[in-house]
Amino acid sequence: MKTEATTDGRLLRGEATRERVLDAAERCFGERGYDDVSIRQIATEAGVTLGVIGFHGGSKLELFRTVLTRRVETLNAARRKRLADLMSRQDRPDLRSLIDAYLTPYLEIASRGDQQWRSYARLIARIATDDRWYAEMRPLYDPVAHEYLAIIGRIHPNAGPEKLAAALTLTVASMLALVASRIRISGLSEMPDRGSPLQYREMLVDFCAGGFEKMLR
Amino acid sequence: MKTEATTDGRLLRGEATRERVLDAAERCFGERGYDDVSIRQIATEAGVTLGVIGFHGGSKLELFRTVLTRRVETLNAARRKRLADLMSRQDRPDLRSLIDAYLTPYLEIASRGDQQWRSYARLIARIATDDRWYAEMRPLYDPVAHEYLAIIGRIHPNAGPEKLAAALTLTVASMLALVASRIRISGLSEMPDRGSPLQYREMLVDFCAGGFEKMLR
DNA sequence: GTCTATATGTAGATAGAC
DNA sequence: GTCTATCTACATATAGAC
Repeated sequence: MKTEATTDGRLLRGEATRERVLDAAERCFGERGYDDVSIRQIATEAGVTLGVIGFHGGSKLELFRTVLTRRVETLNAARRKRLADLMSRQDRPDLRSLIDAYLTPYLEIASRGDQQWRSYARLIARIATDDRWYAEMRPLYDPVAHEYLAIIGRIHPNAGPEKLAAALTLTVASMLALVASRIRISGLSEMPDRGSPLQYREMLVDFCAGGFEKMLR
Repeated sequence: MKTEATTDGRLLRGEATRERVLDAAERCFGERGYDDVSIRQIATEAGVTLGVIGFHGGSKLELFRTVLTRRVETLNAARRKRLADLMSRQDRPDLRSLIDAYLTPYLEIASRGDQQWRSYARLIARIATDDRWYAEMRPLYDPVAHEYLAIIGRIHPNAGPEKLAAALTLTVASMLALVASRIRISGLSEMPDRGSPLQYREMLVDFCAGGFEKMLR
């Protein structure tokens, strides 16, 4: 719960265990969702006993919320950086570049070699269809979304807020589908999967940009 | 389990109970997913006792599968009928009409006054992000999808099967978002929700048609 | 900080009375 | 065909030993 440092700055043993617990929970929840995972399974996955989970993670619900929120700011920062880079180069960036800037950070974390970030991306894609969780996430994700929508609104002054919000919602749903439902593409096409969400980036950004343009036209 | 008719053709009491059980299960699963629902809750919702659920629905898993599959053919038939109507009027329908024909039946069942169909639509939107269930649904839904893709492929002969499959997958994800995540549109825009998925039909079809066109261009 | 042991609740499933 | 009673398993949570 509390962070403590030794004299030389290294983390205490307890802090390392806490990380193991959170990482294990992230993997379990990402693969199977909330209800289908028991804290016993998380304990086994983390290589600790049941009591340790309670000590470091609190209740199952608290543990889940911690996992959901601990990586949000990293993702937000990546989206903000890409937007800032874009705006520093041109005052009115084109729609496709804006959408690419919003979508790519998520595709990247979902495609990492590192399994932890992939699990987190999978988890977000999972909870997106469940109001009980996503209601808690919205306040964390919406501010950056609003920053993007403000810029897009400047480029398309005729588009009302409802259409802008709808277009972004459908864009995000498409993005999440590349993590949660990519298997359907290979299933429908009978072609091998490309291996990671990032390899569908061009198609995804084309689809969403085309959708935005047609909706806002 | 077995269907029996009385002399005058009305259903036996047992058959009516079975319907009550399946309807109650559909509502519960649609609102909360598989793992978060107990068969005890389904029994309460159906107004029967626990044993009756087992008698008519089998195990929880069998019950869930029955609920998932019993409405598929109705939806498939609606999609096929709209496609046939379209093809009878013109040999090469435009892309937007094709997408509209594919999406509208689902939007309609998700917007019905009748709660049962709405619950089913919600359930489909829920399981779409979960491979363990959707893998079972794909064989049921894919044949109609292939019929649509064959027509679209004729109109866009340069589009390969992978792009066609990807575009349809993102289209379906967008469609499902209007049932599972519509609240995000009102949340992001600070405007009231329109009340039913069907009222976003124009926006959705525009988005998906624009996405298809840009991807296949 | 970690582990063992256990309290307490609820899950799914079903046997047998009615 | 339906209901009651119950079996067994496993869930979350935590008190207290180490």
